[in-house]
Amino acid sequence: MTVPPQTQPVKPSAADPVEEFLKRRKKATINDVAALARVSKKTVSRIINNSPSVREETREAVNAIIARIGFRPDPQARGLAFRRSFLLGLIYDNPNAQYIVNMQMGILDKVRGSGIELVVHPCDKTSDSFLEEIRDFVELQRLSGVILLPPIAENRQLIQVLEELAVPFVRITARHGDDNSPPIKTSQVVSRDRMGCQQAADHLVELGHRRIGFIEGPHTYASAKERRQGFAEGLKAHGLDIDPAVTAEGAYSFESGFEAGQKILSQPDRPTAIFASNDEMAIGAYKAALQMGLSVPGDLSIIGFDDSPLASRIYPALTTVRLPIRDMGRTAAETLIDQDNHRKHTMIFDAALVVRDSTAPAPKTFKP
Amino acid sequence: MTVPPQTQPVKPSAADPVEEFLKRRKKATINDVAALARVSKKTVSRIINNSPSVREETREAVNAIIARIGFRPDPQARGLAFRRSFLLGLIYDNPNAQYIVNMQMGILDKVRGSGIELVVHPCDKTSDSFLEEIRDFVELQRLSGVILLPPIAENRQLIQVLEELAVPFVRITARHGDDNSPPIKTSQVVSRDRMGCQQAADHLVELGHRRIGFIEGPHTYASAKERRQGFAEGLKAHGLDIDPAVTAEGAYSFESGFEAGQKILSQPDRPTAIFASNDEMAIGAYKAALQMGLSVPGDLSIIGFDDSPLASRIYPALTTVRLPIRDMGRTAAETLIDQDNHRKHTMIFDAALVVRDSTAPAPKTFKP
DNA sequence: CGCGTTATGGTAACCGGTGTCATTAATCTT
DNA sequence: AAGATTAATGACACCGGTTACCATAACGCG
Repeated sequence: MTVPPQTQPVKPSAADPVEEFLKRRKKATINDVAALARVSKKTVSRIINNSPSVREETREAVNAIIARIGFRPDPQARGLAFRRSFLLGLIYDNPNAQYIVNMQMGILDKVRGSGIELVVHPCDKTSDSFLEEIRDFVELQRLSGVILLPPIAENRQLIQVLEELAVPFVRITARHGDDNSPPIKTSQVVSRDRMGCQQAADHLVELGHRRIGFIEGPHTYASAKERRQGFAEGLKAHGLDIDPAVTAEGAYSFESGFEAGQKILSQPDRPTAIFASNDEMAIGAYKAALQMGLSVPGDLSIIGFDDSPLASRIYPALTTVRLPIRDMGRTAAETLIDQDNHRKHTMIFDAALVVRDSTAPAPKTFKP
Repeated sequence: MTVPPQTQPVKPSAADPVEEFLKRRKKATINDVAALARVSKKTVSRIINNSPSVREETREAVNAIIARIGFRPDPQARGLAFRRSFLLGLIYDNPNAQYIVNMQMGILDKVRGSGIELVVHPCDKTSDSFLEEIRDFVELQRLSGVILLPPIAENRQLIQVLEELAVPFVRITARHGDDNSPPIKTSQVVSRDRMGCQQAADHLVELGHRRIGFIEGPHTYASAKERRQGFAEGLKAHGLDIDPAVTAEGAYSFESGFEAGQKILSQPDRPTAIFASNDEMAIGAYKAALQMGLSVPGDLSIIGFDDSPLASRIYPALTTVRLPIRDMGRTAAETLIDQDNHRKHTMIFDAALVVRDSTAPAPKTFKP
């Protein structure tokens, strides 16, 4: 005759309080965690925020509960208490869809799974209330970080507003500090546009081109200045210069590139190559050339900048300069999210020449 | 000897409490408003939320204070109390940058100034945790609305998840209810892709084309089915049919269009025109044609779909079908924000044929 | 063993709004 | 004019977390 063991019998249904809780299928709160773990909510809070003074044992027990009931702290409540949201703002005034989307992808690469979300906020820098709108947006949303895209990333007033608001922000820019102007003391992600343009110039000169047209971007854009300078430096290395006679300013648009191309190609002693400061304008120049009966690259070599989808789809495919936009976006998000001690960073990214089919050796000019 | 008037003299600096407050340069809270207006914060809250039972007089007085001190309710706090945020989520899995950006612009047209912000959330529908991720996102952020873009707007499981979460959402889609399948009972913004394709077929037939190639999209896309059907209907109106011999399926990509073009154009009795289900593939067909020494539109007419930037930039410019993406985005946001009684809406948008230079009368076939 | 320290956990107040319900003022009845 | 009804307002708890501060337990030490 065996006596049942005196150990506590497992009660049939009042079993596990965690199971009980799960049955209710309610979104877990910090109070639930605290109750189930038999600690105070303050302790749970400490654990969520990696506060040091919690016994390892306690931490593990609580984390186990958190995992089991799938607790995730409410960003709104947390944000309210912290006086900041868990949102990153992407502010831009830029018409290039591919650029925007690539940048977003880069940012989202980093943001994903971090509990932070991305709010997009295009703006109109020509509006009177431009600065006020952005101030309101940033202040009201209590953004935990802002990413600024060119061209407004160059806007001094805007930078000042963000500094007043004391919100962490990163600028994406082509300009790596003007040697004259005071250094901009903000975090920035910089692309070496200049380098890419030097390579473009190199490439053309090495193909034998000597008379090279240039379509530059609007002077108000930092990138336009950088690209001009890079192109000039590239030419200079070969003893050449930008020739004003075959240079035209465009607006970074297809139409303006078309017009610039017409102008340049109708010069006496027409150039055998054109470097355009972006792909849109390069494609515009294509159109001008084709309309004039010139073949690309037989009669005219063309190089663009951006490596937009157009570049690889046009026929013949456009030689261009590629910037690692997505990487830059990811890096920008990283400097905001992993803010080690709030330092101001400058991250620099190289450009790369992508040689396709729109560049060929210069046609032999007939010299009698 | 004059006696000072007994009227209350204006005290020099204890003047206006509102002025006092403004001097402190602090972000105003609802408590500040309440104190200055000498009402309870609940009353201020009523006014913010357009609650009816507030005396007009009170309302005006409080609104005056609100305007003077520039009070704007904190979205986090409000969201916490309301148990929903003031964020709209844009969820997509779509590689077309221009499409995304246009949609964003449309949504932002509406959202701007409404106190609502847009959170972008691309996703990977091939991931195992795809649905879980979206559920977490929507639930945790307590979104006040979700906009779904194709192709995931067609995903039944996803729709079910959103319905379980009881979050208002709108689907953007090309399918206007399949006559066989049960009607989808959600709000939707629908484009008449079919109509656009009919017009494309019309246009080609009227130009004298009889043998017309067709590059269709992936069968898994609702838009691909719609476009095929529209094209077929368009042909049928002229007594023609889609000819499987000169039809190929592509992946909506440039490369797939190129391959499809090669295949179709290498058929005996080559077609004099090709209709591609999107611009990317149409441009791929361009490339195939040009490589084979065919001229567009001299030897071959081509029509695309989407009116992407490529369409107008390529040479010769591509005839294509335009969808009012931005308007659709705005409308989607409207149905979420102006939710009159939570009705399920279906908004329909027309497509329009944009005739450019890639279509011309069919070359006279030599008939001996 | 008593004391001061240091770890840890608990309590209350707060972040900035909202809901519920009671209370007061205004208006309508008869 | 008193009582009933309705409109306008306020008191207070609460949304789901946080910090500030206090209480307790554990520990080292003379």
